[in-house]
Amino acid sequence: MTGTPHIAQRPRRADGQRNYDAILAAARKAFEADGSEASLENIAAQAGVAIGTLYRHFPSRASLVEAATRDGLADLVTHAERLASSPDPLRALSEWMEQAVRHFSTFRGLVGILAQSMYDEGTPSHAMCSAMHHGGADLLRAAQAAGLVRADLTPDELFDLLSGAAWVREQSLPSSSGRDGSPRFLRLVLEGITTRDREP
Amino acid sequence: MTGTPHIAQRPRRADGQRNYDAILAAARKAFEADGSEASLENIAAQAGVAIGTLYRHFPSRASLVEAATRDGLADLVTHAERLASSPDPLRALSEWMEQAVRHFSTFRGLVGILAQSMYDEGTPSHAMCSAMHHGGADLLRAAQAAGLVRADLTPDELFDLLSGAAWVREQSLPSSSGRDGSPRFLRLVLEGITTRDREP
DNA sequence: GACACATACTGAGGCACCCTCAGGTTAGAG
DNA sequence: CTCTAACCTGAGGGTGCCTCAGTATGTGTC
Repeated sequence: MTGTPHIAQRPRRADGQRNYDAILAAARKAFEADGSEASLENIAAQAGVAIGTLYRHFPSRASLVEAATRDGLADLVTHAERLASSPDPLRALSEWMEQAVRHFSTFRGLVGILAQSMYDEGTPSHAMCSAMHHGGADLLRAAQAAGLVRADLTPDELFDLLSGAAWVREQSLPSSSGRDGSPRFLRLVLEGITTRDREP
Repeated sequence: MTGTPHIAQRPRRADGQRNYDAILAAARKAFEADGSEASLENIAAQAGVAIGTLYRHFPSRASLVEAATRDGLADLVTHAERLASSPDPLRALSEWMEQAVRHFSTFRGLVGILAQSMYDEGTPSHAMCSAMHHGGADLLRAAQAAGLVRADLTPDELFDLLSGAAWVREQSLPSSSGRDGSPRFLRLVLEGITTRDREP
């Protein structure tokens, strides 16, 4: 019950803080451009810092990804909480899933990392993913309780569908010209999981 | 109409042939174990061949993947042709998609390569992917003509759904212990795209 | 302002992998 | 047996990962 220890705790010295922020900014840009496999040495250089400094703040690639996406995931969690009491649970679920898909596909390779973090404790992103899982599950349950979504759908399955949609979207990044089947994908999925026979 | 030129044409000399086969066998094993990013130098060593020899036969990683998966894709194409005249088009489509998902997720990273090859000509796997696209599209059209699948679903969308399912399955490879949400994913998708109101 | 030291930074270096290419080897046709 | 096109080899230059011994500096304290 001690909870997860602080991961990549904010540094204390001012120069450390500056570098931490610079690295994070460079990482976000690099991930967006080159995906989660972007060169760490390049990120360090872009941040005006030696490679050792990067490793000091972020001991692994996964921890850097975690830091770069933490805020977005947190937003997702709070958004889920806000939507939990919505009068239209199906709309709430749809809206939330859209946002989730968008965030999951911020850059190429993210979905894969998050999907693994979802169930693998000991991963930097696990805590956030777990919180998000709960948020999504609540929205699902609400929609099911209202009889709007098929009752046999489990939260894990919901996240599989969500991840699939995000992966498809990821495929068309960062090319702005490519097909992006994701919105359609999600709509198909959503229409697919709503109950068929409101009136028997 | 000249068609695509032979990619990674079979070598002519007996020793070349032997090596070609040995490399392919080693590659299949390595991809299965380590995914599409498996070390090529390792594959060469496993095949008892110098790295240069591997590159002689397979100028790029993509061409090696193509060769390693060509037969499975070809099976998929012929299977689609055989199912095209089925009296139960929905069952035919389901069966084919199941096989496709299974093949697409033979090893980690394959779906990504195939999904790109689908629309990017100049990729080693493009020819096969294109043929497969046609086969799947035919099955879809048949099911739609029978009124069994929603009429507004395009072949591209079908392949997005299929790829999503394969990706989810890929995530649980090669660990035999992991969750494999794929069968359920595909069933949800299939139930989702069938027409809702057979009887108005 | 000077001191002490925890905190932070540096970058060379060992390792793995990618891919190329100049030079050596050999299968197999004639 | 000869000859040559086909084939094979593996060193080498490049990129990236990650570590760690040595060095620098921010900051609390007096």
